[in-house]
Parts: sequence; structure tokens; C-alpha cells
Amino acid sequence: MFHKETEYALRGLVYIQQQNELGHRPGLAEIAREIDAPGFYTGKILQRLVRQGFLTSRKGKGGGFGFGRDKPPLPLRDLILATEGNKILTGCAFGLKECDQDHPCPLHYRYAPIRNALNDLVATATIQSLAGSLAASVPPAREKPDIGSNPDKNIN
Amino acid sequence: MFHKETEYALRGLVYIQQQNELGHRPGLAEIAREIDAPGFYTGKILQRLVRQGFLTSRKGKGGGFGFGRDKPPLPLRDLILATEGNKILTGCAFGLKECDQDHPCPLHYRYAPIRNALNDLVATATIQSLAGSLAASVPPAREKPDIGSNPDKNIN
DNA sequence: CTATTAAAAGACAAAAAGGTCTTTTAATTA
DNA sequence: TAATTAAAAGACCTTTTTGTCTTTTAATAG
Ligand code: FES
Ligand code: FES
Repeated sequence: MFHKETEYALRGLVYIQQQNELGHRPGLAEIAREIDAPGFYTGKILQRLVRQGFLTSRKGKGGGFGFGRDKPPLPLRDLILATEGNKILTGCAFGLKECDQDHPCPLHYRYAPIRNALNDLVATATIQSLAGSLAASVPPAREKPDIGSNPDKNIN
Repeated sequence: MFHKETEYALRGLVYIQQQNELGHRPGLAEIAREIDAPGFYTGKILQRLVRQGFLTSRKGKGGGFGFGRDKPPLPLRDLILATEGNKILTGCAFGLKECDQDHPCPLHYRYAPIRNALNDLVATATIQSLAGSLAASVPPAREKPDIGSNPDKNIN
């Protein structure tokens, strides 16, 4: 689904937020080890996110990464757009230059709802909601059981 | 969403099927031009698909690409698995080594239904169904309007 | 049989994604 | 202030994806 870079960023930020909630500011070595990502590459990615204002860092002893206490929750969408762009969120499944409802490709009417569901997910889920074991990670009490028209094949 | 190679393959095969239905076996130059894809690259892709048995080709004058009349409909799923593998259909959105319901990532319960919907789409839509302007490409008579929980933001 | 046509094969190259490593800068602590 | 710690910066490399081009092979038409 997402690029490796996006995956590392997601896992990294969620880990940082979880540790922050415990009053801990993790450093790069710890983060990379815990999220099972390549150390130097993770460093480069976090660095970029700091420059983009998604999180803060401190150098030297006791340094590490964290979110400011005042920072509003960060929707996954913002992170995704910053790291890999909008192809996955707005692109045409058939590869047309753009997805245009007025000139739909043969997949449009079945693909658009799926893409919309993804957009909704990344707009409403935040790093903070994923960090708390609550909300996003818990089964949503079976109400909309599944989306496909082949319910028997789906696993949740 | 998909790799460029998959997109070109999708558009190419649908075009070939459409032309076949009109009694025409298009050649590479025509195909690449009509689906707006790089010629030589499209050639390489189609060549690979021929080797994998997805379609047939004929060299020389009057040559071109086509499906055998006896060939059963080709689900997009088969094409996708052959060209770019199963990451998009079975991978974890958080980047865990595998998506395991027993050890779900924080995105699992909201992502799995979306991925299931995609699996359903590519399992039921075929090159042939997309080629006919019917079936897949026509709005499905508004019954399951949308998937997300933010209906007002969705466009179909 | 010959000329022509068009796909097959495969070398080659550019661009993007993914990853490693060294040097520099800044902060803390002793 | 000096030693230590940890992030910032950026050079460099590898792999994958995407794309180009030339040569070869096979089919058909005349
Ligand atoms: S036009 Fe292809 S997905 Fe909308
Ligand atoms: S475990 Fe991550 S999507 Fe299932």
C-alpha cells in the first residue's frame, strides 16, 4: 500500500507518541530498533519530518524526538501527503492522468468508493489515536461488517 | 495505487479485448498510441504477458495481439499478481511483516475492510467486463452509496 | 523465393526508492 | 571549559522501476 518511507514514518511517529505519553523522549537508536527499521534511513526520515514541522528534536545528552504538548493531533493524511504525495489518495486506478468523474475509467465506479474509504480513514485516524491502544486499533463493534460484495471471502 | 507497469497492462489488455470484439487484432504501435503509453516499454510488458500465457501474439504482416476465443475471462487479480505481486492485496498498511489478525497493527481493523473491498473488486472485475462498457464501468445503481464514515466528503 | 512487416529478445540507461556511512553541529553534564 | 552524547547534514551507494533502442526471428504477401 504505502511506500517504505511512509511505513517507517507511521511506525516511528506512533512509537514516539506512545513513549511521550509515558514521559519519555526516545532517541533515534531506540526508535529504529523498536519499530524494526534501518537506523540511518529512519534518521533521515525523522530529520525530514522535523524540518517539515511534524515533530521536534533535541540534540545532545537526553536528546531525542517528541511532539510539543500543544500540538494538535496529526492526521495520517498530512503525513502521507508530505512523504509520498497524493497518488494513492486521488489517483486513477486505471492510470488516467487524473480521475475525472465526468470521464470515468472502466474501474471508476467501483474503485472510487474504496479510495474514498481510504481517504476517510487517513483523514480521521491520527498518530495520537493510533498511539493510544484505543480508538482506531479496536474492532469497531461490528456494525458495518465489510465492504466487498463477497462477504464470505473477507477477513477482519 | 498500482505500478505503472500494471496500469499499462490493464489499459493495454482492455484495449486489445475491445478491438478483438470488433474483429481487429491491434499491433503494438497502435496499442501504445491508443492507451497513451511508451511504445517500447509497452512492447516489453505485452511480451512478458504473452510468455505468461495471458494473451497471444502473431508476428509479421497482419500480426498483433489478441485473446484466444476459448479463453475464460481474466480477473484483474491474476494480472496484478503476475505483474506486481501481492503486497497491495495482502500487505499490512503499517508495514508489519505480515497482516496477522491475531496480532493486528493499529490500523488493521479499519484498513482490512478496505483491502477486502479491493480484493473483491479485482477478483470479480475482468479484462472482458471492463472492455464491454457495461458491468464494471456503469454506476451500480446507488445501493451501497459509499464506504467511508464521512459520506459528505465522498465523490463517486 | 524475396521483400516487407511486426513481434521477440535483450542490452542499455535514466529516474526513483531504499539504504549506508562519515562529518558536523548543538546540547548536556561533569 | 572539556568530554560526551545525540541529532543534522549530506555524500555516496544499491536496488527497483521505468523507459529506450538495436538486433533477431518469424510470419505473410507478392
Ligand atoms: S477515472 Fe479512473 S478511478 Fe476515477
Ligand atoms: S496487521 Fe496491519 S493491516 Fe492487518
